[in-house]
Amino acid sequence: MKNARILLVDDEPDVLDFLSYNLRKEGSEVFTALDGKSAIKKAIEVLPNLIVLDIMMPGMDGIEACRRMRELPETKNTLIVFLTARTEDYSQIAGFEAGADDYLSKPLNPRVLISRLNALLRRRPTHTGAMNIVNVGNGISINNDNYSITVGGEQIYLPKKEFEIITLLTSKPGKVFRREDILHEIWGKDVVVGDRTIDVHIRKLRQKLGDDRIKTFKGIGYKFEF
Amino acid sequence: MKNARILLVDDEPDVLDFLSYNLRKEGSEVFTALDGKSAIKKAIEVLPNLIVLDIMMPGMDGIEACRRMRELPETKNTLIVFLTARTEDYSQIAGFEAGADDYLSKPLNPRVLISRLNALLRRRPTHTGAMNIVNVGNGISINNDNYSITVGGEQIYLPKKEFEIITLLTSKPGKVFRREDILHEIWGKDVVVGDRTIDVHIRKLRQKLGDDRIKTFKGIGYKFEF
DNA sequence: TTGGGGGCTTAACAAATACTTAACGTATAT
DNA sequence: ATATACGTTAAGTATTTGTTAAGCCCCCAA
Repeated sequence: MKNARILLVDDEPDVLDFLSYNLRKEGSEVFTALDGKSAIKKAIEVLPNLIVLDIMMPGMDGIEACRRMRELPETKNTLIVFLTARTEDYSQIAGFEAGADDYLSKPLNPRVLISRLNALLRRRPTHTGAMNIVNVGNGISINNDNYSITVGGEQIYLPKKEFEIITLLTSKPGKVFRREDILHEIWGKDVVVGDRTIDVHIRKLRQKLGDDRIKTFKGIGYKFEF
Repeated sequence: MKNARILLVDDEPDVLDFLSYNLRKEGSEVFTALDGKSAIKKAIEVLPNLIVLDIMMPGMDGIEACRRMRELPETKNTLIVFLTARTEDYSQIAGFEAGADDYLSKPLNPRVLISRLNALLRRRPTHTGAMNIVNVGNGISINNDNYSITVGGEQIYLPKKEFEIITLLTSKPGKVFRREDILHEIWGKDVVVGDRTIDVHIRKLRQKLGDDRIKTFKGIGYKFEF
């Protein structure tokens, strides 16, 4: 839950306060909005990792807001969780069909809320295009905006090539990427770099990340793991 | 929901029938198990996309089964949804901490179930989800993203040639591959290696897989069997 | 213009490891 | 029994990767 950016949307300030308090206590960065329209504006502005959206709101309701956010490139892949006062089957159906990722009903036990949001966030590791900060687990996160990674709290700015390589490798932790695939992905189809170029970049990454993060598979390629 | 492989686990056959019926109607391929232990076996065998797991079961319960499956390479990233008779906060907490992805409570409206599972399956990003794992039966699976095999829960990384050979042999379990065919497949048409080269690789594989998995056919070649 | 710095690549050599071979042992079929 | 094919082991060879330092290129500032 640390580093998560969460946007809360509800028309009751009391609910916002209650949820904000509990989520901030867990280390999340919390933003709020009071109705659907301002939620969309806010979401585009702050690019949250997760949006908690009340269904019943004056003006634009949650369902409609969700539907619209699913159209926008900035929020197309953002996790959206609905919130409602009662568990009604049709509103659940409508919510999921509008593109929701989960559904919570009030009154909320804060521990349940937090566990549930955690489970959602845990499942969403890699870049979905619009998302800026990607947590790849174990204290390592990647910031696509400024070409930096964070390792154990320390932020390290990486040169472009190194950043591209680590982004590729962490896009699927545990997978072995073949050298030739890395060449294609990073340098393009018609490769014109020497044999040792990748190795040098890998070496520099290892110096910055620690030696045990990137593992060599001789004759094949490299993989990233925690 | 089409093409989804779903494993249902519950100790009540009635529940299994009810859920199976509804999920199959949506085009899913459904497998079932009656308790935690057989669920794990089944999961390793069929490698489902999603597992619906009852919490209260005789023998190994759902929480424990989930926890164990999160340890196994075959099921580490599989979606797991818990099912329980009542909504109790701590069992939800325990469930999520065991690595669950969602939580449903009985009695289940089938439309809600389907919407919810759909939401889970839909948001699984292709590049971050499960590994490309092939189960070849009897506790042996091959991870193509990893150049590794799993034998009885233990993950073994193989050198390239060995991995290529075992991949070839397991591509058709039971079939006898002639030596010369193996040579052509792995080394190519015009590469000429000595007579004993294959034997050495086979030996190393046998050391890692167990002696009884690869059988020799004198004068012909080798075959893989369970 | 010139000099410096950072990033990227290359080259040369060292190190690691996968692959192959050779030599000999064992099993099997005719 | 003997020839033939396969098994086993250890040692050799080839290939791949690690490491380091140096060179180049581009951009920016003096």
